[in-house]
Amino acid sequence: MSKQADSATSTNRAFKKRTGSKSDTIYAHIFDAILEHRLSPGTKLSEEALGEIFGVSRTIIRRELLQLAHEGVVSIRPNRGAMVANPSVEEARQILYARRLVERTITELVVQNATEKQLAELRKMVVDEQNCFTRGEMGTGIRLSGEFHLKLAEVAGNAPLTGFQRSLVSQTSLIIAQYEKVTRSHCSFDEHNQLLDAVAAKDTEKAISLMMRHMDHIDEKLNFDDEGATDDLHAIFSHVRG
Amino acid sequence: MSKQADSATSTNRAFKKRTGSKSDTIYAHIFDAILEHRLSPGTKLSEEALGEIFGVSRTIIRRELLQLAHEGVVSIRPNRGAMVANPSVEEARQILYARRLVERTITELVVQNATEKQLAELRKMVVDEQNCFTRGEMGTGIRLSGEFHLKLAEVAGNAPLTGFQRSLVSQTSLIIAQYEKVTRSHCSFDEHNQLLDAVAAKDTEKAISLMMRHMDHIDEKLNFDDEGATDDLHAIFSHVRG
DNA sequence: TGTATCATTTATGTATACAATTTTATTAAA
DNA sequence: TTTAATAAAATTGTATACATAAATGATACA
Repeated sequence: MSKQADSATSTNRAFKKRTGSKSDTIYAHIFDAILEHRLSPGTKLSEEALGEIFGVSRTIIRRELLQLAHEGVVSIRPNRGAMVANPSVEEARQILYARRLVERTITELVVQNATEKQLAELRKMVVDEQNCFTRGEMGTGIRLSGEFHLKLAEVAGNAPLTGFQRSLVSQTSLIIAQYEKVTRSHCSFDEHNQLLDAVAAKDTEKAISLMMRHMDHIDEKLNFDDEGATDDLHAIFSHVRG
Repeated sequence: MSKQADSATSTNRAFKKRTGSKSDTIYAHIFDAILEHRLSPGTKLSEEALGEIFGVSRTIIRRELLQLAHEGVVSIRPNRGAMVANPSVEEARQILYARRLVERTITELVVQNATEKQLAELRKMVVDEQNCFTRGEMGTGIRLSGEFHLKLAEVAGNAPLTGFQRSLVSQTSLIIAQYEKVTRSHCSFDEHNQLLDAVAAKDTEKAISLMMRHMDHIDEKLNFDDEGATDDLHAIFSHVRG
């Protein structure tokens, strides 16, 4: 409703001055860093350190961290500060389940509502994404992949749903950072293009089917057997006291 | 994820000390006041006034207002403070649409997952709700009606979805406050009981059908023809420079 | 050497002071 | 009386100071 989280970094940015003041950039900077996997799940986010980095007081940092916590990408524990969220296996499952529901609905709405202009924008986003991956800029590519899904939500035209999707996409990125199997590269842009073909053809069934397969592929990239990158000591030593 | 919004007021409360400090109660107090329609859409929420009322500094009030804004029940405009949100007709439509989607999914999951104990709790909630309405405590009744739907989401067992549902239910309450037709009483508890019957019988189709009818009835109570209680001057005088 | 207790340091939680902006009131002119 | 310009008041935005709790390090003791 109020705060958006468009990218604030590198590739293809527009550099247009936003109405929002500095705090917007702070939010976006941290947000992007998490989505590009430059900040790992579990990393401590010190208020004072961030304040120095961005040249503002803790007051501002505190507010931004709260926003990020709302979004689900940051976790705040009372008296112990904030850190990049590290969703548990169960949380990850629920997030991915919810995302399937939302993506299904969004796909349906996109087929109904997408204009030519919007389709063109979506095509362009896929190109940008592909360029990143071929250039080896994995982090930015991952973020752009997420922004593609967010753009779909916008095209669907339901603001509450878009907000929810933003949260789900962000958290999916965190889940990938934490549970991704080694030696697997993201080639989602190909699937993104196929999806847009189905959308352009107004083929709802096919579009949904492709989107669900896309979700399957995300699942397949994950390994929920071990408790993720950020070592969960409780899980690791769960056998100790029987 | 972190902050819940269980009732903090009157009927059937438990008075159990929560772990959270005073700020939890502040959030809940404002939240409940809005959901019980004691605070009307558009009402200014002054930081200083609220600070005095709750005996805390603006720092705390600010944080709570931000939380409420994220929930969608409060609207914050830069340099101009916070007010109870007054969703436009279009926003209302989108919220109700999103809610249908979520309620459908939740209903499906509830039929699958609900335990006997949970069903009993749900039954009890409907009794409480009914008692309120027969006693003439409309505000509390409206809130409990919302909490019933929230409880369903909890039973469904998907945390992200529950969070989204909380936001949608709250905003629905606001929409009703703003667009409800005159002289129509809420008798949702009856439909709630029928829904629970279908859930108990594990009849997914019927449960969903009942839930969708329930949503229809909410729609029918609303009048989107005029722009709601809080006067929208732009809409009223749209013909002037037209 | 290992453990427990206490002191120190560090970080977060809240209140307050001041700056910037908006709103309201006042005054002057048409 | 209405409008415009200006001054005053009130409200929000941000930084900082202090209070409180957690994490760390030091010391005493077994």
